[in-house]
Amino acid sequence: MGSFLGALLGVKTALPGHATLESCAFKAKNVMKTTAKPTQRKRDPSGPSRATLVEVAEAAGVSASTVSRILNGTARVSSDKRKAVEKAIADLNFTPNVLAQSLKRGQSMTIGVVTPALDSPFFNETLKGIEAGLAGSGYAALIVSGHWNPEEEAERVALLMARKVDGIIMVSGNIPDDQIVRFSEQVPIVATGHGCEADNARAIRVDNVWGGYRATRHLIELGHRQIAHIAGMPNLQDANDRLVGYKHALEDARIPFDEALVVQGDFRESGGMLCANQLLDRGVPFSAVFAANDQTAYGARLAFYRRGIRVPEDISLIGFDDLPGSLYTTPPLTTMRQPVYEIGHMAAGAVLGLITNKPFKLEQPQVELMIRETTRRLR
Amino acid sequence: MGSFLGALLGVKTALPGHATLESCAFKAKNVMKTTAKPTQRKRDPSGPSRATLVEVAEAAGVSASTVSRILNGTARVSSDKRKAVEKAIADLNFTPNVLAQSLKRGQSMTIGVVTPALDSPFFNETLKGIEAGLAGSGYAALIVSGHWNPEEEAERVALLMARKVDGIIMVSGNIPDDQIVRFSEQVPIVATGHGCEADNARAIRVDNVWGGYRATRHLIELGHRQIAHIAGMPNLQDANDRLVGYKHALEDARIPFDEALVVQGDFRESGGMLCANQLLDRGVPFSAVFAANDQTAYGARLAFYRRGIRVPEDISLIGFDDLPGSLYTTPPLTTMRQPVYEIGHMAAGAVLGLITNKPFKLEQPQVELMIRETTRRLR
DNA sequence: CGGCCACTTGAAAATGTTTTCAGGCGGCTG
DNA sequence: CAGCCGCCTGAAAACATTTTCAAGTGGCCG
Repeated sequence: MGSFLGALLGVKTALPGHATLESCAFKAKNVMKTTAKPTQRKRDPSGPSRATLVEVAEAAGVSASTVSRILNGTARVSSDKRKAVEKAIADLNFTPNVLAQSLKRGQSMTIGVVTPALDSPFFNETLKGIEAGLAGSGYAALIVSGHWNPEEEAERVALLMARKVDGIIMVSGNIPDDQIVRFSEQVPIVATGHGCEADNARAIRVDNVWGGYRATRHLIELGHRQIAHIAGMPNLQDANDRLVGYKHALEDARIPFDEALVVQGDFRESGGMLCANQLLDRGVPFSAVFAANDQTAYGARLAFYRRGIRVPEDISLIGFDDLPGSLYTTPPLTTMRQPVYEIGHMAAGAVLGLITNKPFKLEQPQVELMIRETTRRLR
Repeated sequence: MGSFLGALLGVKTALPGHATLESCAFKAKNVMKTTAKPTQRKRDPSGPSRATLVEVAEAAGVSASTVSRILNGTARVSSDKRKAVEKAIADLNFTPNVLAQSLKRGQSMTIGVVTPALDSPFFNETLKGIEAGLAGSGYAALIVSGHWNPEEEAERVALLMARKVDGIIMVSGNIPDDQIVRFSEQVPIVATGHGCEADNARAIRVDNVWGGYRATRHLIELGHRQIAHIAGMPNLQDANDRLVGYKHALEDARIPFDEALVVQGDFRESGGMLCANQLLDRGVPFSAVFAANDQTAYGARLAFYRRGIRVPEDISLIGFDDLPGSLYTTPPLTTMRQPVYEIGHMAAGAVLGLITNKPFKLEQPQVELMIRETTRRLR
């Protein structure tokens, strides 16, 4: 690595105008202002760009059908014509117009993905799985956000259908299940975090009740009896299920349920922070917190930090999801792992299977307790 | 909120099979296995779905042209026909086929977005800005990932062009600038984190040199003299620029540059952790670290935590980017803020402007020092 | 009353493919 | 040698729109 680093450090250092902070600040002022020049943009055969199939056919001295056949391998073609066509394709730098193909074939080779938020690490991990699952299939993903809004989600689905997507993946979101089923009459849908099941709809969802149960149980096993819960949004089934699991674990351990130990978060850091403060201000003592998801746990963790409460020394904290970042919080977060990437991957496979009418397997993904460093035995 | 919470807590608690941990685990075994049923999927006029424009025309007793005109407001149509058509549209639940429209009009109403990674909070924030910038324009985003691989990025661009996207936004990535320029002969491109400028290409990039300078300068102003740097990937211009800024700040403060204080990270948490450990193991003392981005800082932070080194008491740490999560680390991270969301928004506006040949403004986004709690004056 | 114009409207061409249909051609069999 | 079959190929229709072109109608003016 020595020489590698050396090369790196060799980056040229001369940079006029960056000699002092002030000059830097000056240089950073809004230069670079630009407007589109009103000159006509060339959309004619400028570069080696757009050639059509019939142009290729003409150049090769064959009919369009033949070119199409060669492109798709639909039928045998004599090798001299094939050669000529291949040459013409290379010469003209031809690429088939996917739009025209889609129109004719009646399929757009596009999968619509609707997620409630583009900027949540949770959904991004799913997206990554979806992309991997779609890789090599020729399908591309049209991704839209519903902004946590059921009506907007429905509207986005309509938009996707107008664009003739061949299938839709709904990543969580709070559109009602029966509406998904209705949509699925038009286009195959697989949804994560939903319970819908129909001819043309599949659902992938983890057992959140069990997850909530297991998380709480972990805390109980460590000797905690006063366990708070920062819940998720009440209209999200996932959040409710986790709460149910929490209550059940308490019940099994003969710990009376205390309403004062549960607060209503929003699955985000800000809500987690707020809720942790509320909890603290209520004065009801507790030694552990089960946060409905990792982002909530991050927020709670900060609230504790601000008040000088140590995690896990003073309070144990467990999250849910196991976001990629949870490995790198200080200390690393104990949490219930959801195989989010795998879920995305499976969803992609399922929607592809639904479209092509091929068999596919859908297994319920398992949540798993990841014991790290934010929980410890009650001393 | 009392009653709201009450309602939340009222979630039904009866859950057969969830009574004990064991039974839960049992129940969680792979049930739910499904395969696509081989029954023919109905793609005929099953639901109230697919109706074509000519069907509408027939139903309304007019010609297709008239329907099209009404749909697009292209020409005046007598009000009785308009009424009839509108009724037919409603009756048949007609939606225009975007594919056919695209083919005819020669534009797909789609913007291609290529990002090096789908799961990085940095790019997601940009994505969110792009989506917001596109909102209401009728354009949708086709998002593909290049997986940090220049060839794959180029291939993805080709894929997008085959799909006739009307414009492309490249979010960072390490495809060479001149290749972007070449691509831009076929379709308008705006790129963030690149320097390309051409007739049909625009670039948006912050002044990373200044940012690196400012970050380092902040540490210097706090009295630090031994300042380490965890760099980014050497083939990324952004990373190099920040390193250059770092060196310059040192120079201005008459602090000799020490090669042993710079290590080569990868813009990710894992790399940051590794590098921090390397730095520590080298035995060269330092009191502050400038990490090339926030994710790197997260990793470094954890490495320090593991060794019992406190931040900021023992070591000051500054990042770059100001990811949404940086507000909620413990303690909140001091960092150079890039207006990532705004950059995405601006990119969307620019590509739209390029496409429609309308003027638009492109201002260089400013990076800004966000002083939070991971840096402090050297005692 | 004839001609001109404005306004609506429909027919048809066009977008770039795929696919069906049919025809030409060569070889083989009876 | 007639007939049949299989192979390769091109013409043309189809996909769902938009847009140009032309034509029809009615009113108005000279």
